[in-house]
Amino acid sequence: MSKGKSNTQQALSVLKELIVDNRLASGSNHLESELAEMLGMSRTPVREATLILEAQGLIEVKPRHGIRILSLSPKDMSEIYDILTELESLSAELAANMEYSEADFLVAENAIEKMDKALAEDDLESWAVADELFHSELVRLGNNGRIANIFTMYSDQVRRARKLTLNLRPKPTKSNDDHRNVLKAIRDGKAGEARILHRAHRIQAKKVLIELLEQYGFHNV
Amino acid sequence: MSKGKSNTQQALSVLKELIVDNRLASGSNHLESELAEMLGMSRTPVREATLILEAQGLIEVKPRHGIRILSLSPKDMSEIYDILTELESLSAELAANMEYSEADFLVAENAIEKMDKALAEDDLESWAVADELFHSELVRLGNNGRIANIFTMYSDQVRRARKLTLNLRPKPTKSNDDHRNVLKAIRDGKAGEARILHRAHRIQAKKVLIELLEQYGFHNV
DNA sequence: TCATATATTTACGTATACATTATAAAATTA
DNA sequence: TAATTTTATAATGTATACGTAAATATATGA
Repeated sequence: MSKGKSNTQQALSVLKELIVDNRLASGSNHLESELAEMLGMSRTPVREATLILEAQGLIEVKPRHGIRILSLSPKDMSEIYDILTELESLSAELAANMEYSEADFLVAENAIEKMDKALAEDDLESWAVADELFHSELVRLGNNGRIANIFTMYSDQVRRARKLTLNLRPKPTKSNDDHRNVLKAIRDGKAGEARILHRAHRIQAKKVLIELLEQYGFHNV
Repeated sequence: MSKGKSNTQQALSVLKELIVDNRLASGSNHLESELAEMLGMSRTPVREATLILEAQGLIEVKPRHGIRILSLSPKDMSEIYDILTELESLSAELAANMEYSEADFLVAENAIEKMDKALAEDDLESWAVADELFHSELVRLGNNGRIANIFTMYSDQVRRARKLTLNLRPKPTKSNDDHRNVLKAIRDGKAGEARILHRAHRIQAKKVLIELLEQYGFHNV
């Protein structure tokens, strides 16, 4: 019964999944022993996983009040979106300055197509998945591993809120065009343009999200 | 003999200090038990500290080869400086849009004065400390806690390399003026200008550092 | 009744014991 | 001798035991 993955790694990925899916509700508190029993392992690997999750900003370890799943206020979302805006826009700029072949854009191209298809079928879930894939490809093309790490970290945190507002907002028809334009600018080596285009896209996305959160009274997601 | 701090926290700060001061040389490998003995505690808290340090990107835990202190190549430095450039520039912009009183700028003002003084006395060590203080104040004024976290994280990583090149480069006389101008733009609420000024400052700093590292053959700091 | 002091409980922090597995060493064979 | 298998070693991953300190409950006194 070898799993290849250590219990700590398992605890890490399972807990992250539970948090992102909101099955461990944001704002809730949990004891080490409780989580250990839930995961069928001893406290040790659970404890190690929670330390890592804390370093990544998903939870807060408060000595005798349990492990608290951090909730995100509009201010938190604003902070995260501001960071992603800057770092993704920089990635677009960097990507445009690299020497890529057509093959390197396959995944991004594919992601846009998936977004088109999902939108035509009114499948917003799939659209969101493809959208995140495009953004992550953009970051990958930027070729800055640390930006990729930061992106992953905050994407995990933001997914909850995105899911929540997915069906409340107007259909994101413009997004697909935005992405296409950014990708074209990158292909053409127009670094400044790629940066500006993506930045505008991101700023708009932030605006929509924050307004929705406040409009619907989601003060802590 | 209560210290108030847990052993894990102690291990964390001591190890970080040892790494930043290069007393645990970059590129070197260390066993959990070795570090535990060095710190006078059991493996458990050391292990927990290393997991956190790994999440923060200072070390790499390779199962049976020990804990490896990560070294920074020029590419790594470039990645980090690019990120800091974007996030600090954004912080300058955000700060300019906040409603601050004079008192809020005291520390930043003070940092600039310290830099002047240090430069006049040819005390580059003190200059570097004051410089980092100014940058961290800038980030604080930006009022985005996550940027502050990222800043702290990478400052820790970069300090080694900065120390190394401190005496190799031309006296940073222009830096102080740059900072003064950025601070003035923030005071005057000129967000765009603050951003642009600081961005230019950062890009120049990156250029100087990377060139020095390559010129002197520091391929892994 | 309320405040304070004391006892109890419980979760955490840490050490330690043990299981697991990767590396190194030794031995075997061609 | 070189390659391969076996054995031994050692470091990690995990469970568990236990002391400590915080939170809660209980008791005491005003």
